[in-house]
Parts: sequence; structure tokens; C-alpha cells
Amino acid sequence: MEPGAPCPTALFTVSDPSRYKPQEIESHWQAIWRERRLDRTPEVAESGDAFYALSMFPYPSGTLHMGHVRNYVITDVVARHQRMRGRRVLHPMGWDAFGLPAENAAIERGVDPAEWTRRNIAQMRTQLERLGLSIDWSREVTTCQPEYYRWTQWLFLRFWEAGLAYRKEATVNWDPVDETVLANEQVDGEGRSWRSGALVEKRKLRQWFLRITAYADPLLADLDQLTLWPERVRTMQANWIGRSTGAELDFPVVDGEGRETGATIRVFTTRPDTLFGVTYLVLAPEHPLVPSLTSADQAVAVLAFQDLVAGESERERTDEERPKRGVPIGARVRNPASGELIPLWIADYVLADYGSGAVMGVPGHDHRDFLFARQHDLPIRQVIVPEGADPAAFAGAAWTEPGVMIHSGPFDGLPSGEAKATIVAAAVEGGWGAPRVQYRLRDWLISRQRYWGCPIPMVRCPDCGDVPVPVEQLPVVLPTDLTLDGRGGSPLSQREAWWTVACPNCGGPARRETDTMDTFMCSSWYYLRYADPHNSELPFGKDAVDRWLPVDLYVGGIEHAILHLLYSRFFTKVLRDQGLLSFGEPFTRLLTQGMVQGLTYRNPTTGKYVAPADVNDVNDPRDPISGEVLQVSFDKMSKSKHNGVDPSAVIDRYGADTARLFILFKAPPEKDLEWEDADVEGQFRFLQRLWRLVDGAREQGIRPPAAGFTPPEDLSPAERDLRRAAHTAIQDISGDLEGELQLNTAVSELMKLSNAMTALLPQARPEVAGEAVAILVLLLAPFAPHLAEELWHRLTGAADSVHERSWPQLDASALSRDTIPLVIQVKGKVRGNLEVPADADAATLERLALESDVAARWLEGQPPRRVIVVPGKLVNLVP
RNA sequence: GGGGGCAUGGCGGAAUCGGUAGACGCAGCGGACUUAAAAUCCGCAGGUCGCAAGACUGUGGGGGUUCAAGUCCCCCUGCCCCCA
Repeated sequence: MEPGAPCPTALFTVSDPSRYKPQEIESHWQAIWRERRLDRTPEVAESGDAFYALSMFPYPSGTLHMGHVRNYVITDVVARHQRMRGRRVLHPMGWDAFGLPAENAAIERGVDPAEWTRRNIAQMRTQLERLGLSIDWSREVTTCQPEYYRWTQWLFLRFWEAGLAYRKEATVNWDPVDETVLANEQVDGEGRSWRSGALVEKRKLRQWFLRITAYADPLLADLDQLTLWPERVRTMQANWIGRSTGAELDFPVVDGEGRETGATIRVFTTRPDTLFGVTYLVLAPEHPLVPSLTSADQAVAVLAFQDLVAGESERERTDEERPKRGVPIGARVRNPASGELIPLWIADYVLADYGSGAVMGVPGHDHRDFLFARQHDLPIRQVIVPEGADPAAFAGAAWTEPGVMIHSGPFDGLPSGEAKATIVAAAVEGGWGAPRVQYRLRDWLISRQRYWGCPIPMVRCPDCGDVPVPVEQLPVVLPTDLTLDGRGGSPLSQREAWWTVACPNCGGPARRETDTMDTFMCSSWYYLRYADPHNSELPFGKDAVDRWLPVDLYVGGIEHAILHLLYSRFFTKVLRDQGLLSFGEPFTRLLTQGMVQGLTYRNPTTGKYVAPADVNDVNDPRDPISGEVLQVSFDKMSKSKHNGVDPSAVIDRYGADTARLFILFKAPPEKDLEWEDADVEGQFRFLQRLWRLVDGAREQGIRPPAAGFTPPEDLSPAERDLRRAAHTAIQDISGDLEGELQLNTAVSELMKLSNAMTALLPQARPEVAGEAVAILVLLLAPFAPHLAEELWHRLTGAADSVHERSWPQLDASALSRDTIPLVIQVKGKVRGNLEVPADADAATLERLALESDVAARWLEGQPPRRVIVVPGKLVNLVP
């Protein structure tokens, strides 16, 4: 066709483009789907045909943001596709409804947290429904409702009975702004609260813990099974668990005359090979033996140092940039291997709850010990040297690599790697040590001194100790008529009438636990409840859970890579060991979706953000007040940056289908997505084009073929091209939806098919055109469910839904070609194309290539030295 | 400091097993339609040189393996994430 020639497809553009009115068709079909209960979860007889697609449930903040939209649209597309594939799909939604924002709203505005949460949920559900998500709302789960948290409490008691829940006094992270303790995972790298941002302080409180460390080994080992998880999430979890192998060694404490006192200091070390290089021992300042071992003349210094350290965060204490601080406590221990007497110190960089709270000081072979020894004039002794190095030469820094043992008595000359095991064996023999595996992972602190959380179902009796609330008395219900002022720790502890109870054991006066649970407790098992959401006897029935789980696809943000996902894995393993379910990993496949970023304008001098609405000229963005040129970037959407886009506004203007398709098309699911209005506009244009294409075809009398359609034998070249385009789309989109979830390329395949049909439909007979139109609409259905439904009904007039139809069947014969373009390379460079029979064998291809004009021109009559033939692809001639 | 990841046109991104780099879209340009504009449709488009045919060059930089490298290997640079 000549450039600029009039459009031959005008036939198909007669429809009024304004007829695609998403605002009308979307609410229309949503109402019908609701009425017909199209989204209900079917019963499953066996687990084989079940598919569980799950999005991480949201905190009900009251406002839906683009990150939510992206999350739920991804699972919705997969869920809809799996349904069309004949799978029975569970695609539920719920609310992570306990948490601080509700309580803060209560404190600031005097509203009831339960009411505040209820209203937010209602509002967000309405917003969600406008997206056309195929969610079975009859399975909705809300963690702050007694019908749910009753089972959170029930599960806590199972943990308690199994010895996996316990109470102990511990130094905890105290958030001075929210006035609560935090788990280690909730303190960021700078020692700040993940929620309030306040610098975390240290306090000693009696707290409830879950013994997640008892599962450290399986949690680590089973990461290997999670082949469909992103590698980096698995690495992050492995690092977080932090398994290290080493030894526990005992150093006897000696008195002034060098006689053993009977006390011993137990250290954990990963480097038993450096035992002869120990020149001092360091205890955590909080180590229980410190008071009894401190000498009279060091008592004042030790107390002062303990005070100093008590106010510091873990982060500050272990910061490598900081000088290492410590004081000697005036006691000595004997090195169990060398017999040498060495001093005992306390230092800030040793933590009480890691290992045994005591470490060997080996300045010759540990960087941190080296700095500490330098600073405090402690001796530095080298006991490992690089192979072949002069033992007398001192490097001036710690040698942390393997080498050969020196100054180590009987172990001299051994490679240090070998010496590790030999020394541990000697320790076992001598009764002063043993091999030991140590984890970085600490037990999970679940107590919160807050109101809006799940009450811990325990009673503290002065006679019986900690007594569980009997199961038949669950749930322990949160009182609802409190006035919260946000001061003084736990609100429940101020309600004497609530916490005064009779001990379930002895009937005497006792006190209810007034701490509530970390909300991560509630979210550690919600995916199990969806399988059996109305069970009033148990948190879930084993059969139901085993039929639906593990979750086939779990989608959520990377920010949960450690916290939520590790806790959920822990819960699953404990519940399996309790016989409550039969699998050990809850999520077969994990997809961590990227952020949705908004166009951000920032004044580089003031650092202030400027709302896009205040920028006059997009091509030359300037500060509306000062006129300065603004920095332009894409950042995570947030109120403070004025870069957020409200999903409702987008749906109002373009409809949910455009929003869905844009989000899917703009970036692959795992990558960050830059929200650009121009691209949204482009996506809307695509849907309008689809409307015109399909509805135009309808006006031409084109209808989807009846069941059992077989294409005519005498297809024209254009008809064959049309069928090839349609069936290529089936193949590629199916692959995208079943394999790597490349949803962006799936959308682009839809565009390609639409482009091809625009050109080819007018040249095809109605029956062949009808097949292509039907395929297009069916392939579109998971992505743009409303438009697909509307077009389907206009085409067929059928009473059923496009979403109840089967996914189109691939006809492999439609993909075949008579001839293919063969690439001809000369010395690896493409020099031309040759149309050749598609089924030509290697010898024929070689002959055709050698006879070609390209060969003649580039080989200059010389026969090639070598010929490489890739059938169906290319021939490479190497002169 | 340790571990992991990423780098492709003006922009977002494609590219099974190593086999035509830049699919699809956005922005841009040319044309058709229109009194005109919008909308729509048709086309062009990595860079350099050239009227053109075409040649050369090109996936952060440098080297290597190979008939052939965005893809595999080594080194370097920059950015991001996790841990310290």
C-alpha cells in the first residue's frame, strides 16, 4: 500500500467511537455478575483442579491506592484465566484490620477504632468492587472481628501447649512515640521504628515470645523447596535466619591467686581455630555473671558503663564505624587450651541475647577485636599466618582468612580450616566445649502494649502462674467502651474491671494479660481461614485447607520478604507438626510486585515537592512561586510528595478496564511502574479501537462460530494470515499467563492481534473472521472483563457470560506456513533474506543459500570455508 | 565491608536453548479525511555517512570464548536492594 493512501478498513470504523462507554457497561456488568454470583468459589472434590490465587490482604486505611490496584489486578487476571481453563478457583479478599492507625485515630479524634475500621472497610470494598475483580466476598475475612480473632487466640494456645509460646523478661525495643515495644524486624537499619520513625530505646519488660528459633533449621532448609520464589527473597530469609556453625567453649573463672572459683564463662565462636590467640574475654554488659564477678575497685566503672549502654539501640552498639567501648571488670579466666590467664571485659558490641552473651577477644584475627584491643592496649597475638608467610612479620591488621596455625601448641602447622574441628574435638575430650550451631534469628516478640489488637488469652495467677484461658471461653473479647488518650502504656491495663478475673485453674483472684498481639500474628494464618471461612468449630477444617492449599500464587510487596512471609512459614510448619494440616510451606509461588511510582516535582533548593497540578508547562517545569526549574523524577506515590494518583479518579474518567490494562502493560509485574497519564490515554485509545473493531465486525454480520467449528479448506492467503495471528496470540498469551507471568507482553500480544485483524478482517469470509473475533474477545476477558463481556453479548446475544466460556483452543495447524524468510548471514552478519519452503531440510537450505544473490555478491565466487545451517532460521556462510 | 540484583532508542519496555536487537506502546514527524481543528486512519522513525542503493556502527566501559554474544566467561564503572 502506498503511504498516505486512503484507509481500506473504513468499513470497520463506521461505528461511533463514543459508543464505548466504560462508565455505563462496567457498573452494568458488575451488577449482573453480582446477581448471578459469578465470583463464588466452587466446591472442590479433589485438590487437583483447585487453584488458589491470593493477594496480600490490605490494612483498611480507608483509601485504595495504586499499589493495591496493581496487586489485585495481577491475581484477578490469573484467577480469571484459570477459571476459563477449567480450574476451580479460590480468589478471596480480607482485611488486616488490627493495628495502630485505628488506635491513633481514636486518640486524636475520639472515634471508636472498631467503628473507624468498619467504615474504612466498607469504603475500600466499594472502591475495590469498581475494579471488576472476581473476588468471592462471601469468604471475606476481617482480623479484628471476634469470629476471626477467637481463632488467633485458639492458635496461640496451641503454641503455648506445644511450649512454643513463653513469657520472659527481656530488653526490648521501645518506641517512645507509639509507646510500645517492637520486634527486631520492626526496627529499621537506622534503629528507627518502622511505623513512627522514632529512634528506638531499650527497656526491660516481661514479654510474650513465640519460639520461632525452634524452627530455624527447617525454615532455612525448606527455602530450597521454594523454587518458584524470587531468589532474592530466599536469600534475604536465609541471611535473616543466619545459621553459623562453631563451638561453645568454657573458660573457668580464676581468683587472684589463679585458682578456679568454680564459675565458668561460656562463649560461642565460629573460630575455634583462633583459641590460642585469645587475649581477653568480653561479656555483654547485661550478662548475668557480671555483678558477681566484678571486683570492688571496678564496681563503679562497671555500673556506669552498664548505665551508658542501657540507653543505646542495638544498631548503635554494633555500628562498625563507632569506637568500641568497654571496661575491664577486674576478673580473670583461664584459657582452657593454653592455660593462660586473661582478663574479662564488658563491651557494648557484645549483645546479651545473641549466643551466650560472651565472646573471645581475638585481635589478631578479628577486625572488631583488633580495633578494640588497639583502643584499650590489649595484647594482639597472631596464631594463623598465610601459607608460606614469615611468622614473625606482623601485618598491622587482623588476618581473617584461612592459613597455617602457629603459637598454638599441639596444633602448630595445621591448616586453620582443619584445626577448627581438631580443637573442638579436643574441647569435647577435655570437657570444656562442644560443637554448636548458632542462629542470628531471635525469638519473635509478640506482646504489644496497645489496645487495638488481638488480646492474648492468658491469665496471671499469683498461685498458679501463667494460666491459659480455657478454649470454651474464647474469644477473650476486647472491651469496646474505652477512652484512649495515648499515654501510659497499655490501655487495657487501665481497665481493672476488665482484667480482674478468677483464675481458670484455682478460682482465686487473678489478672488477665493486658498486652495484645503483634498484628503479624493475625496475618500469619489468614490464608488458611479463606479455605474454610465460616467454620465455627475450628480455625479451619483440615480437609478444606488441604484441598485448597498451598496457595498456588501469592502476590504482594517485597517489603514483606522477611516479616510476614517468615512468620507465615513458621505458622504453617507448627500447624503441620500439630497435625492440623498436611503441608509444610504455605505459598508455592511468590510474586513480589514492583512499586507504582508517580511523577514527582521537587524544588532542588528548598527540597519542597510541587503538585503536578501547580506546574504550568510540563515541558519546562518550574516552581509556580519562585520560577526555579524543578527536578523531575518518579517516586513511590505518597501524600507528602503530591505525586499520588487516585484510582477512583482514573476509573471515573477511563473506566476500570483501561486502568487494569495500563497497569499490566506498562511494566512487568516485578518491576517498578511509572504512572504516566499519556500512556493511560493510549491504553484507553486501544480499548476504543477494540470496540470499533469488534462492534464494526458485528455490524457486518460477523458472529462467533458455533461449537465444533472447522475452517474451510480453501483459505485465502489473507485468511491464513488472520488465523495464524489469532492462534499465535492464543499460544503466546497462554504462555505468558502460565509461565513467567509476563503480563505486559500478554497485553502487547492482544494489541498485535488487534492490529493484524484491523488489516485482515475485511479480506476474510465471515466464518473465518468470526473465529478471529471470538478468539480476540475470549483472550481479552481476563484482562478487560467488562469490555469483553459487553462485546461478547453484543456479538452473540447469549445469556451466559464470556467468563464462563472456555479459553480458546489452539489449532497448531493454523500456525504453520508454506514458506519462511530464511536469514542469510556471511561471517555472522546478516546480509539478506530468502523466502524458502518452511519444511526444507538443511541440505536444501544450504543449496538455496549458496545459489542466492546474496551469496553471489558477498562470496565473490569463492566457495565458503564453512556453512552453518539452523533449519527454520538461518544459514551462515563463512568464507 | 559482605551478599544479591540491575544497566537495551527521546521514554516505558520486547527479544525460548547463543541465531535478523529494538516487538508492543508513549512521545515525535509526514500524509489522508476536514473550511479548520479535534478524533480517526495510513505511514516513517537507534546513530553516522549517502540523493539513493547501501555501507559502517550500535544493548554502561574494556577484554575473551564462538561460525554467530543483549544473552556465556573475566575485569571495571554506575545505580538499587538486603545484611553489617
